[in-house]
Amino acid sequence: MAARSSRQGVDFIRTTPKQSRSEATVAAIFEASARILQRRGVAAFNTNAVAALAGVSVGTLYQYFANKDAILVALARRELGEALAGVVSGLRSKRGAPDVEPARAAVRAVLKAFGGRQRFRKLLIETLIARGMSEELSRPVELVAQAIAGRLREGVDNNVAEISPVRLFVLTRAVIGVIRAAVMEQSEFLDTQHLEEELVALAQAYLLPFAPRSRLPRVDPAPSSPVAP
Amino acid sequence: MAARSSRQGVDFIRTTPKQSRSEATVAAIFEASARILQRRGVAAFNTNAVAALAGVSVGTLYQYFANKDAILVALARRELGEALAGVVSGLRSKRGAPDVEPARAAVRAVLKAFGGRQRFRKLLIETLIARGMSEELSRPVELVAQAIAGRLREGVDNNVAEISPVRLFVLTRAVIGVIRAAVMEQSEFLDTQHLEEELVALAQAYLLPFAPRSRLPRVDPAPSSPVAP
Amino acid sequence: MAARSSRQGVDFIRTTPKQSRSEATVAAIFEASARILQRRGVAAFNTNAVAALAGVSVGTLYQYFANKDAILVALARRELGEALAGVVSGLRSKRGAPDVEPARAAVRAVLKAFGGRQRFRKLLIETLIARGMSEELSRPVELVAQAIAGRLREGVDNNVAEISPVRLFVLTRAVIGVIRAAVMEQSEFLDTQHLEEELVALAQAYLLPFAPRSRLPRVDPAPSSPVAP
Amino acid sequence: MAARSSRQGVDFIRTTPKQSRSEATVAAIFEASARILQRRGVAAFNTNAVAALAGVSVGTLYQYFANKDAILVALARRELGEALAGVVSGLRSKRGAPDVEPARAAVRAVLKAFGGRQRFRKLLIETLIARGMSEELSRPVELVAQAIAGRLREGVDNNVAEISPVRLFVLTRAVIGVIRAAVMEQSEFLDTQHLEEELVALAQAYLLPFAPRSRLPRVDPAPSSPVAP
DNA sequence: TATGAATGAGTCTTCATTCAT
DNA sequence: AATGAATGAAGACTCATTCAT
Repeated sequence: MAARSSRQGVDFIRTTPKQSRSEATVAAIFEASARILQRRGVAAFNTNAVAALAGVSVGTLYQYFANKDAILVALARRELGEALAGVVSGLRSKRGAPDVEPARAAVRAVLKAFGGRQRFRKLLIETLIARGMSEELSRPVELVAQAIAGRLREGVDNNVAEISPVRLFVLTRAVIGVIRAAVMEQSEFLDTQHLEEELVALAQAYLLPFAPRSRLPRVDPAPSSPVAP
Repeated sequence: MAARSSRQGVDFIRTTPKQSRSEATVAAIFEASARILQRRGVAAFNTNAVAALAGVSVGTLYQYFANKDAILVALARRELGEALAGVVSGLRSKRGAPDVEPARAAVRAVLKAFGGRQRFRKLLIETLIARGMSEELSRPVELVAQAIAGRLREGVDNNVAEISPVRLFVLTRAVIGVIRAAVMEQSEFLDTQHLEEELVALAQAYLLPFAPRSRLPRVDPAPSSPVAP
Repeated sequence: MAARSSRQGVDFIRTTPKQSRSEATVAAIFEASARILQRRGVAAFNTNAVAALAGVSVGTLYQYFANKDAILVALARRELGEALAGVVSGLRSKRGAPDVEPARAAVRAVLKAFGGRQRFRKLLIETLIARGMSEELSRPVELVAQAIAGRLREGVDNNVAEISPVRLFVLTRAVIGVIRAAVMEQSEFLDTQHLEEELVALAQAYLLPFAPRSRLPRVDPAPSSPVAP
Repeated sequence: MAARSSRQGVDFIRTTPKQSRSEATVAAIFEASARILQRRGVAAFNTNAVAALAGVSVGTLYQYFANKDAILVALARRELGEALAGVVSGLRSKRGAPDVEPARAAVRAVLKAFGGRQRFRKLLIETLIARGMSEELSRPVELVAQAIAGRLREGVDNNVAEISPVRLFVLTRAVIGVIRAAVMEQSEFLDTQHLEEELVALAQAYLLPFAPRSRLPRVDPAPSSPVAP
């Protein structure tokens, strides 16, 4: 009998990897998946190949993941989770120059999160999207948005008034959109300091309409307004 | 003999549809493809289904498209081509209030281009991305960027200085990124006037750092500076 | 996803059949292939039919053979390999009447190798040829030629001088050609002692121009020259 | 409805090409077929391709040939017919040294018949064989055999006794077999004078056991045996 | 006669998943 | 828990042939 049938829920992880052996197996599967995606593309990403490269049998693979997509989802959550954590912690950091830091820290965190293994990341995004799991991608973005909203609500950045949902949406998606585009187009700007500058500038310009930005002193005719991000 | 595929170039369109019958056939295939994507999702998008819904045989389908992907690409080009044309023509329009119009016109054009059939569009994007044809998507964006650059270079918008490549990249990808996110997340903001306002604001804020924006009179302490982007 | 074929090397055998079950499977596939070829012809030789007759699923078939052609090649190699081995060992045998034996032994070996299942053999040849794999057929012939050349070079048959490449080519292809023709034309001579006699005569006549042949005593005016082949 | 059905008799040629236009069409189809076989191989030999290259429509092609195989058969008959005619006329020529000429003339005719366009010829052979039309190939050979038999029966070559059916079979298939092998293996000997010499030698040696061959005077230690081939 | 768009049965091949060991 | 051989539905694509124009 054919098997493509039971594409049920995707989250179901069959075994809670507590034992070290299990953990190692799961790690091997993750690593193999990432490598295949990175090196040989989506087309080569199939359970047999993953199992083979991971050095386990397909059977074992299915012991840990309910189906193929579950691997992808788990992979994505791990990757995006890390990125998310970085961004949120970047946002929380109140250390450093208090006026420009938060935006810059957040931008930097996102950029850093998209550091290496770009093909893998690109394909991960692509694959999730293709499987209709794009929500897996937008959820972390939404979480970042919430984090920012929370921060603003707390009045941490006192120059910025309460931000409306639309503006929050625009702000976050704009920044992420630029970075995602850079990744997808394998843009040369990706590892540039320029990109960070511009993203910070974008965020600041959008949030603080009237304030001159410190990062543009050259153009700045009015150094007297010491406005925060 | 059966599916001894080749996956050569994807652009290859086998027959130039000249006769009206041919045109009708191609149109039917397009329509069927769009409908299947819109109604039943990517998984259901297979040549047999398309042919069946289009009311032609698979053979006929393959008379016009070299392979399955070619349909997608053609579809995408048609869709994005229209969108692109709209944006570019929006940019060209110098009528109306010359200071605010261009940005707003462009934004509006892009928003309009993503009007109806969102699931279809979403899946089209997803599918192209999944097939590694994301370049099909980024190319029109790049073209829009070029159009904007050209316009600025011509000094049409005299308040805006020459724009650097990075800034152009950030500007265009930010706007598109927000819209794409809205589509992909099926956001409630998508058909809102708010979104347009905010996107225009974003573009203006980024381009004209020091100018107060007319769209924010409530926050505006200096109604006397009527400078537009 | 479906038949996105590759037609790479044909030799690639996916699994080395170690376990007895595997061996049985492969044997079943071979047997089914031979039977289909023998009974129903090339046109009926398709993977589904083979799998069905072998009592396995197509999937299993593809676990052992990279593609359809690979079955044919493997089949041919097995068949021709046996034939080849027979011929070579026939050549090596120095026992028996030393003067006539080697040629006769070789001829007999080739004839024997083409023993039963002629339709199968014929179609195997046909099919290999049709797939452009005729080299699979000529290689064993060339190997036989080399074996003969080696034997002559060793001076085993001392009445025969060193043989030139052209003559070796002509000799081997003549004998094989006759046998192949007999197979292909389903000739009545095929299982006749006559054919063997004549082939030996042909070889001897060609190799030993001046020697009277023992097999033709009736015409022989000089029974006194006991020359070897 | 699919069409692969009516693979009836193969000989049926629908229109007798009398009119010059028809003749030109048929000629074009032949030429196109040959070219495709020669240049692009069997796999590319399909009715659509042939029609396209011939500059006619498939419909027209089917006006002249009942089905695809019919083209092949007609092609083969034309080619082999020419070859056959050459061989037979070569055999008939009684001019020149009567003792060596016939064999040499026949061999030469066959060799000449396999002159140019070897890939085409090879594929033609292959294809006919693959379609189970190998009889188309053996028939002319049989005809040659008959011609030789007739000639011998007429006592034209008076040194050769009546030839038995087996010997006739062996003789003809040996010669043809060598040449076919040379063609199939794309042998370097094919255009060599050597090959002709050896083939003649083979025939003569086989037919005239005891006669020294004129072509081997160098080896001949006994010029006293004036027996002709 | 010629055209060529349309047909669709037929084949190969893949790969997610299961389950006996 | 692990294994991996086996499964078979699904789907891409070809091409001989027809027939309305």
